[in-house]
Amino acid sequence: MDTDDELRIDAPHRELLDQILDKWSLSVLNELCERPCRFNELRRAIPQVTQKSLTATLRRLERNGVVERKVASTRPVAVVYRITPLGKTLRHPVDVLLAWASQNMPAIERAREDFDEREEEAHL
Amino acid sequence: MDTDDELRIDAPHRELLDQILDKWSLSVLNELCERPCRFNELRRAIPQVTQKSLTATLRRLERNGVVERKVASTRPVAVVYRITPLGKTLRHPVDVLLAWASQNMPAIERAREDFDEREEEAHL
DNA sequence: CAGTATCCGTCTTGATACTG
DNA sequence: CAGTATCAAGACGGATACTG
Repeated sequence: MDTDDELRIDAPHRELLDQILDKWSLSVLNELCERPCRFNELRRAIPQVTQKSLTATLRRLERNGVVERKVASTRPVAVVYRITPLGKTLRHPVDVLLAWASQNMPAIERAREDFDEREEEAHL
Repeated sequence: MDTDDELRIDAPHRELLDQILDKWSLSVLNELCERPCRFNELRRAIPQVTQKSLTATLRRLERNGVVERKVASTRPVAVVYRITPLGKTLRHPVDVLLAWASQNMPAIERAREDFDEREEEAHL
């Protein structure tokens, strides 16, 4: 029985979402949606990320075609990252998700408190 | 300058998305959107998940208020998991995301191949 | 049935140092 | 400036065994 409407999760979907919705990707995408950035600009914009993780994130996003990396052969080299057309199409789904998160954050925090309280009671 | 429209990612948002979009959550949500399930029903429905991970996923979802856990004190105990009203509202954003993934999967796979090819060339 | 407990290997992360 | 390389620490996932 697979008369299910949409919510089908298979391996490729999962992998894709893992690569694009990971810890730093959304922040990077956010920055690059506003303007193209240099590597160190991004670091300053997202101070918590280490250069290692930022490099990894950018590579992943580049590989998946949502970010473009351009090297100018000046001295010293200048590297510019910018969002691709494909990357821009990501903005809508992500916004929908973030809108959901914002709207329901209060309800979720209440749920968490309730849960944690019940937990405590149970462990007396 | 923070005249940015929406894509703001702060720690609470990130944490929330991590909890709800993690490896098994979407599959579980998928099942529970169709019908309430027993623990072992879920295991059969998602054969790749171990009971440890399934337990952890269900606890997390329960804590965030998207899944409800009900224990019937029969012998042996019967535990039923069902989606909450809050959980149902998650379906739309997730569907939007999955629709994006389905639509753009071909483009993404092309991007990956191109990237990997360029990588190889570079390493000759 | 619906878990918990434990061990163990992997995968990720961060810190630090170095390079063209 | 924009990375790469390396190593250690910790989180995570899977396999197995056990319990009310």
